[in-house]
Amino acid sequence: MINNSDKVVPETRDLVHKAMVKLGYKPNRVARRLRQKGGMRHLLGLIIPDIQNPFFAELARGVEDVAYAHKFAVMLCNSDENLKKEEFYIEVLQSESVDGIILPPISECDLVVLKLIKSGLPVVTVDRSLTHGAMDKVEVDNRRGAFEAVDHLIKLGHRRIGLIAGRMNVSTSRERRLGYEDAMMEHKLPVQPEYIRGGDFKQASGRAMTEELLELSPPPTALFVLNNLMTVGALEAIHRRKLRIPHDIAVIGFDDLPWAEALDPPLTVVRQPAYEVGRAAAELLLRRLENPAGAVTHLKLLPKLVLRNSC
Amino acid sequence: MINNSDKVVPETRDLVHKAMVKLGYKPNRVARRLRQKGGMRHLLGLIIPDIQNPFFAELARGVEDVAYAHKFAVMLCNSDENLKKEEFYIEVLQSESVDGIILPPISECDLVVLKLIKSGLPVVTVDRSLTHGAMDKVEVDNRRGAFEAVDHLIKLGHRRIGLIAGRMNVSTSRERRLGYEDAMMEHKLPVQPEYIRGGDFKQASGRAMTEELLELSPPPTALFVLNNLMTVGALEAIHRRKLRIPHDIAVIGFDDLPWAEALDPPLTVVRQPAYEVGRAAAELLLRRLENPAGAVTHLKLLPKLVLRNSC
DNA sequence: ATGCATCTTGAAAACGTTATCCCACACACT
DNA sequence: AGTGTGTGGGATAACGTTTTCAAGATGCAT
Repeated sequence: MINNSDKVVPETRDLVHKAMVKLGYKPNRVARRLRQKGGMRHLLGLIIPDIQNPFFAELARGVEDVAYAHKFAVMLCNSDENLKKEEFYIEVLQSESVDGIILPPISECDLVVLKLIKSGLPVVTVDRSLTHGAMDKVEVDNRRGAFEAVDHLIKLGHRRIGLIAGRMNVSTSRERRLGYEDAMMEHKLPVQPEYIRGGDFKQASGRAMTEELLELSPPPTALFVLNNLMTVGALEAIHRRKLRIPHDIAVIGFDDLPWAEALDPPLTVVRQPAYEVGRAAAELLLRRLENPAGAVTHLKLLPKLVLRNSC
Repeated sequence: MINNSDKVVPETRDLVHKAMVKLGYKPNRVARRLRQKGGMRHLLGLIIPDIQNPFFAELARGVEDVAYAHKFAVMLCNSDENLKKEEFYIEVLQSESVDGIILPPISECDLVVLKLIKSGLPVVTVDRSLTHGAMDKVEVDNRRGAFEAVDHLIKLGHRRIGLIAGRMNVSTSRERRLGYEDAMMEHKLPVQPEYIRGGDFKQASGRAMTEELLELSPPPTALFVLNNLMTVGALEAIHRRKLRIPHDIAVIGFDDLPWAEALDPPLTVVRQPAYEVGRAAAELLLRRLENPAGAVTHLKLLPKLVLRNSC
């Protein structure tokens, strides 16, 4: 009876509605979720590696804004790239009867997420994707973004381009590396493994790997860093050696940063539409709730090379 | 029976526990929360202005880590400093039967929060505080932090120190300004209103107000910016004018930033222990749940002046 | 051996909703 | 006029726990 749209004459509906407002009646969301079967329990789960990563913070805002607009609440969880934590939070979210879960899988064959999908709960993967399994997903064209960045560096005359990658069992990292190789091959340049280092997406590894690359002789004349936190680490290493950007070494980072403009020099980056990714994922999930049998949707958004002065 | 500690012989308890594990039984958190009265519903609410602000992101991690350790889930909400949104989310959280709510009030006399406290639900205010009402709170010694920053600038020889403040109905902003005045008075310097601007804590206002200050003649030789996002805006304005830090103008920001070290020059800041604030607040809330009648606790953590090279 | 007290245990109520079922009533058609 | 049909609305079951209550079992003392 409390649900507005039902087989009730409008008059009665308005009467009830008026009484609800008058008495200040607020339905209890817990009781509602307990009883209500699939669909609109007005709660959705979001599991990200770390809310302190500005990329995921922006993505989370996208999700949350859509949720707010539809009177959904969001339960936010940080997995720290830890499978045990991810599994724990998935169990919590299922136990909380969320309508669906948005998450970037920890690896391309994340068994915990695959099990979750098999359970039938609506899932939308964001940013990263799984090799197997059919689910709605929103991703960014990482390969193309990386290609444009490296292509830009090569056109500026760079030949030895250092690459600081992430874990190779993550789809984004692998695709960005492919984009790097695409660009090198396009310009008939050799892909030299010694200029490619694999990190873990964290700031400390960005710094460590940059120092390794700067030890090489000859050192790279340009650096392409595959995520935001590692870029910060790379800048630290470069400043520590008193190198000048872009005079001694050019830098492009993947992921834009709110403070990229405030750096000296302002940092050239491949900007991912993180907010849009979150927004699209939430909208996809809401659509799936309305129509559980609808076609599986894959969305691929385009990143953009933002030219500033670090090249 | 499922609750471990009860008046049951240990043998039976172990037997039941073993069966639970064997069958993979997971209690439904929704049903549990519906029935269970005050105390341990294993859910807590966190309302912050914006998760994209690194200070609040760090604070949120502190809350979440404590929650995770106690098998609590966290429902995170962004108020955008908007009273309507804050009120909506408070209603949602109450309707979700959270055990308690952690939040920084939007202003010093936030009626929405006061009403919430009156309702009896445990509340812990963080960062900012209310002038009236008795509740657990965790704050930072803003006045002292600001004093140390300005004192440092004066000792370096600065006399015209620009202050970029936030909204004056927020306790943190007011206290930091008092710290600024304390330091000026301590050194017998006049507090000149034209060097003090009030913004809204956002990046754009930091840039705009910095430009205003730089227009003055004589312009300030140093700038003290009262939060992280406005500091980023200030740096943008300074770079746009091709001024050199610290040669042309010195800068100290309130709030540390993960990338402060990577800036050129590295930024001197007043570091707030944001993670600790979140952690302490969550622990305070959990203690309150165990002992609802316990004494109200006020915690004041110390910020730290982190000297880098921007002064 | 019986009575009282304590401890266990199983059954049933409660939490606040939504889903389901069924009856009554009105309308239309035969 | 009788019967079929559709629809509104009220009563009741159900969701999965915890809490409460009562009864049964055990133990100790008289």
